[in-house]
Amino acid sequence: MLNLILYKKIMSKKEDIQHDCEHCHARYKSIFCQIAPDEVKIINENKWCQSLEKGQQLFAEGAYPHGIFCVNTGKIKIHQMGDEGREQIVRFAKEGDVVGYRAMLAGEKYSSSATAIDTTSICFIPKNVIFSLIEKDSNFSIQLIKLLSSNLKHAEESILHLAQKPVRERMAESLLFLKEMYGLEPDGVTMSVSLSREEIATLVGTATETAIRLLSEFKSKKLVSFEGRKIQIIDVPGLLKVANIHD
Amino acid sequence: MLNLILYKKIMSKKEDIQHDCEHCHARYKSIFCQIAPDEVKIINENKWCQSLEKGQQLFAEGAYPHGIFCVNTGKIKIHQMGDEGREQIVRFAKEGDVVGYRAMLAGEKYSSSATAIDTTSICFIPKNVIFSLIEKDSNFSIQLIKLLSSNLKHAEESILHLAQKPVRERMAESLLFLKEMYGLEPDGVTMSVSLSREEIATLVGTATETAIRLLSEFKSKKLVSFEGRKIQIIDVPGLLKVANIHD
DNA sequence: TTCAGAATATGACATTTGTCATATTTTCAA
DNA sequence: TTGAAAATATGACAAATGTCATATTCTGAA
Repeated sequence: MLNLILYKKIMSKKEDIQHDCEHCHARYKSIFCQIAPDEVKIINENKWCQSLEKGQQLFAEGAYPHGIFCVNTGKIKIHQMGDEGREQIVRFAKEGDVVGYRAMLAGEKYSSSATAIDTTSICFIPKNVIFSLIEKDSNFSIQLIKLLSSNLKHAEESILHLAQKPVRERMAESLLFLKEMYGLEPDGVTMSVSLSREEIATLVGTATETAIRLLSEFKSKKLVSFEGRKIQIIDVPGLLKVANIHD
Repeated sequence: MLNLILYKKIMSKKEDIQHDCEHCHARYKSIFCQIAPDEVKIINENKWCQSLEKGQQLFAEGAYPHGIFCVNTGKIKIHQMGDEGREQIVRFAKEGDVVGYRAMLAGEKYSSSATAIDTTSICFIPKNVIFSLIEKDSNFSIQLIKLLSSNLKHAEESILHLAQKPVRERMAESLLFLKEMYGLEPDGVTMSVSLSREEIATLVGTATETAIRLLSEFKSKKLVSFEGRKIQIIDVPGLLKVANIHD
């Protein structure tokens, strides 16, 4: 009896709704968009959904993956730990994106951690379900390959920019990237993501103070405006110019 | 008759030997190591082999891929062009590695160029052969997925290091990386790759002068020695220490 | 509410790294 | 061989960026 009460308490606290994959809005945007109805059913029966508060970690560098996570709603950052305990953001994920798949597919430990940067709802799909899907559905394999290819392209672009662009350019670029990635609020100017200055710094690849200074500079140049962590994108052409992006 | 002479002349000039995939030493180390004999036969009948001199380009950023290249022997650098016309090396390939697959699989233009950094022999495998292989052999898909995963892991590690490690550490790390990647000559100390100082600089992500200075510093500290482009790795533990690599 | 700790902001300064100038050496073709 | 161009090397300096110190503001728990 006590256990039942405890169980109910945990359940009500977690409030984890089990979504239905068949009509899932996130699925249509995901690598699972083209799979057969009976495969959807298998996923639906084996998946597990979970809610994350802002700041909660989904998985940590060094742990072993047992499946992949599909983002239903919310925002996730993929980050790695540097030598001096400094975090580096290497990727972001949003609705329909899949996270934690790289390590799982390669049969390795996680090489990065994933943390919610907003209230997030994700679904966990076990390893064996994914591998049997790869075996049965070559189209799904192609989806996975395209996803990895896209991630690799972006990563190599980041390498180029980190190696060659000055911090100011990278900051402008990162702001434009975040705008593209997570979009704007209904007002049409405020960015939907809310990051600390430190997080912005680890995305750009610079010191927190430098990030703060550059944001202040952009504000005084009327490229952006902000109140705390709510950043408004005021002048896109101006930011493109600072970022040294032409075509 | 004239055409035949011309044809022979071109052929003799190119000296491109058509290797036999079945017994190819490079195949065993490649993503094609596990495919069925009849699939090997199909590849063998459709592939095309080509030799490249050091400095010759295999494909260029912006072009459309029609297949993938498998390195038989030799060394290839994958590089991108930065804003100021500065090259950035993002990856290397050697015997058994596959290049030009990212763009082809994603159905995009090449986002980087590939250039031989040594006398190289490669085989070209047409797009349709690869896609039909993905369709038929899920194990091949997994090989491709693992290859992409491995590349992505390395790229994200590069992002971390470019963003957080000072140039000196990255230089030491790059030298150790090149040693691992291409190995040493029979003398057990001289690196098998031969790169210009400028190429080393674009790998490390720094100015050519800075790369030269750091190499001189490493030489005076007896970490390496060199005569022109032939670099000897003298003190691996010392380089690991400079690179700030512990475990 | 209030207070402590965190996050943001800013100045002063040190350090790293890049740039420019200029030798010196090497390479390669005439 | 010889000379021009490219690659390597090195010094002097400038610019970019990071670090440390210190306010100031914000935030959340008692």
